[in-house]
Amino acid sequence: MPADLPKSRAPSIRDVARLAGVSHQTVSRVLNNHPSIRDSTKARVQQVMEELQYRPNRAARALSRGSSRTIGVLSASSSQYGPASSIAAIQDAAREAGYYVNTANLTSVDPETIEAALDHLMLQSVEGIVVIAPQMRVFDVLEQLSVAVPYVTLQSTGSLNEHGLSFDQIAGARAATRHLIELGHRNIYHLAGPQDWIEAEARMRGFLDEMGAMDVPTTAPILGDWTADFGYHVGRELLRVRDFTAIFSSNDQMALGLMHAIRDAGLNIPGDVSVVGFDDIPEAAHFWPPLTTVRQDFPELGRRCMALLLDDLNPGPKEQRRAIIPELVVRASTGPPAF
Amino acid sequence: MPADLPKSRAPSIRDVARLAGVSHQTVSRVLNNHPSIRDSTKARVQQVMEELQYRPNRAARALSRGSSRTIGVLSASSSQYGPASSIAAIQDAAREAGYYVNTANLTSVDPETIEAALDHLMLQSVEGIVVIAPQMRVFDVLEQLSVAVPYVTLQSTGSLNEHGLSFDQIAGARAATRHLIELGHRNIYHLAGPQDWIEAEARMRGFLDEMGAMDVPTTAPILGDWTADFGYHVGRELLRVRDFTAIFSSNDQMALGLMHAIRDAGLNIPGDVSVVGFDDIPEAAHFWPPLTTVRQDFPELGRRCMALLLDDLNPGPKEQRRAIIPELVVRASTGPPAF
DNA sequence: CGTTCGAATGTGCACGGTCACAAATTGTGG
DNA sequence: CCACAATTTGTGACCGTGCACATTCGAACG
Repeated sequence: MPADLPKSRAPSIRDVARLAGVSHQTVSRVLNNHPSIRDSTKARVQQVMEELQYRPNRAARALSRGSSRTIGVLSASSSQYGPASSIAAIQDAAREAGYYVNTANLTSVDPETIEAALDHLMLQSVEGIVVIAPQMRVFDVLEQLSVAVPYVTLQSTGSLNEHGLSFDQIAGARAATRHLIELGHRNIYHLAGPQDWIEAEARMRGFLDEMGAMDVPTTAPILGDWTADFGYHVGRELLRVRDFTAIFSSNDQMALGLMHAIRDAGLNIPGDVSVVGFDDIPEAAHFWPPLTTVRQDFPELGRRCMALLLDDLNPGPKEQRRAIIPELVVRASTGPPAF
Repeated sequence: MPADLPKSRAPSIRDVARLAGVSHQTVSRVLNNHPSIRDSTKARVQQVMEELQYRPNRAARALSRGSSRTIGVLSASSSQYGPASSIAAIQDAAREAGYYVNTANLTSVDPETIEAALDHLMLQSVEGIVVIAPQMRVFDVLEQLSVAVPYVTLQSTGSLNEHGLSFDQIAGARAATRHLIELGHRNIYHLAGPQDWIEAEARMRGFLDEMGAMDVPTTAPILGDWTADFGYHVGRELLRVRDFTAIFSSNDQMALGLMHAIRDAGLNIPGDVSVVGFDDIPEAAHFWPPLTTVRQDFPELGRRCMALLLDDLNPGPKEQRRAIIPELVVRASTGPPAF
């Protein structure tokens, strides 16, 4: 006998009801764990569901109760280690909370692209949005469009504002800078990230603050684009003058490029130039030399971000938010300056 | 006067219809670009939609036409550069085709986890699945559960099978191996990826095939876990004997770890040991020394994968699929062996 | 001017759940 | 044994959209 010939349609709540000899509403109650259901009835219904391989239809559910249980992720440069790790963590956390995740990538940051991506998300009736493209411009657009759903972002300047999650970027940057100063460096460059990235700005601020606090004269930060290639080219340029003994790079990739350029110029690290990165990507420990850097716990960041959004979605007692303290990981790429 | 006080409900197709003085069906036709609509009517409806800021309800749509226009992505290690790049490309391609993307991460590869992730996707009534966790076991589970939707995977062994997209991993691995042999190496190790990864298996096969074809005696490949840390530890072990002059690593991260270990042992690259990687991640050009490796075009891979799935979803003339030819990028980490 | 036919539009229902409310069943105390 | 409340179950409407079919409109043609 044919075990179960493929029905034309997937079984619905009413099919289950019929076979279990109850009303469709009773089945619905079983689905939603309604308290007042006799155990025997519940068991019977569940058995039929099992037999029929019944799966509730998400669209129908979303339609009738008016909520999609979907959140959107708006992300840029999602192929980089940091964002990618956070996104993965967000997805896991969302799934655990019974939410679905939909992602839209930003290929560029002009308002039209941002708006298109946002539209794409809104069309799915997402209930909340996580922004992992922490560019100022994205927020401007979000404000302007007066997005109807709550949104949060990963990175922040260190202050706990309304939408932001606090990983204290400024403190991390200050720790890295202080490390260099305490080693005795006085001529330190900072290779920052792209101008309108919130994180880049925060790290730059941390650098400048610490330099100021320790009374070390600063030079203007150089604006980069996060890539190792850029770090390499900047390094080559800087080394033509060579009026510094240390560089603090805003991420590990650019630091790698810098080190490449420094070696190419026949100089030693850290003997001639010390380099500090930011992020502590898994490869950083194996660079040559192993890179001193500031560790960010990206997965944890993602989880917290998700928790924050869920707080917004399910009103209730707000969880106490605390800033994550970044940790400086000292390896072999930094040392005292050759005087 | 209040511009638009927040209605209790979002405007529906009937609200638009009423204001435009047409039936709801006409509005629906405008939405779906039905051919027989008078231009004037269409314009009027569109204007009302604009005024009302009308957004079609996705859930209702999915319910009524029985299709969700959503595809699922099942991925492992999605924070790594390769998978992450491909996912991003998939999302872009999907969005362009009017599809939504939902991602589920695999934190481990036991059948329960895989099944749970798959369940999560099926619950969303995805219409197709892209698998970026090309582990054999995942496919076993997919087969067993007799998944009701089409699915494709990124990597493959080089043969164009039903579900697979062909990036010719074997040819890539053979090219890398040949390069080493042609330089004069005869004692070559292969550091492979985890056992049940299809790509790892394909690259290993390419290595073994080429070694066989060129009549070079081979040693058993070492199974790694893709991480730089692992490469480092394997390197330390291998160097205690040092019965080789070259290593072909199955990805760039492990190659980085290997190089770290080799330098730690006081040896030169490529003077004492040559190293080849696989993937050509953006950082590979800045490793020390810059890494010879096999380039994979991950975004292109993602796009093709999506195209393949769309072919399945929208029956029509199948596009001709051609294998992508991998390219060997020779840098400074390989050279002739010191005899 | 009536007939015919295609284009443009309208009508009603189905999709698969949930919600509000009604009804049936069970238990309990006087 | 009945009145009454609490528990359990059933009924029908509704969410917003698309589909099948009916209807109207307008132009062309004999």
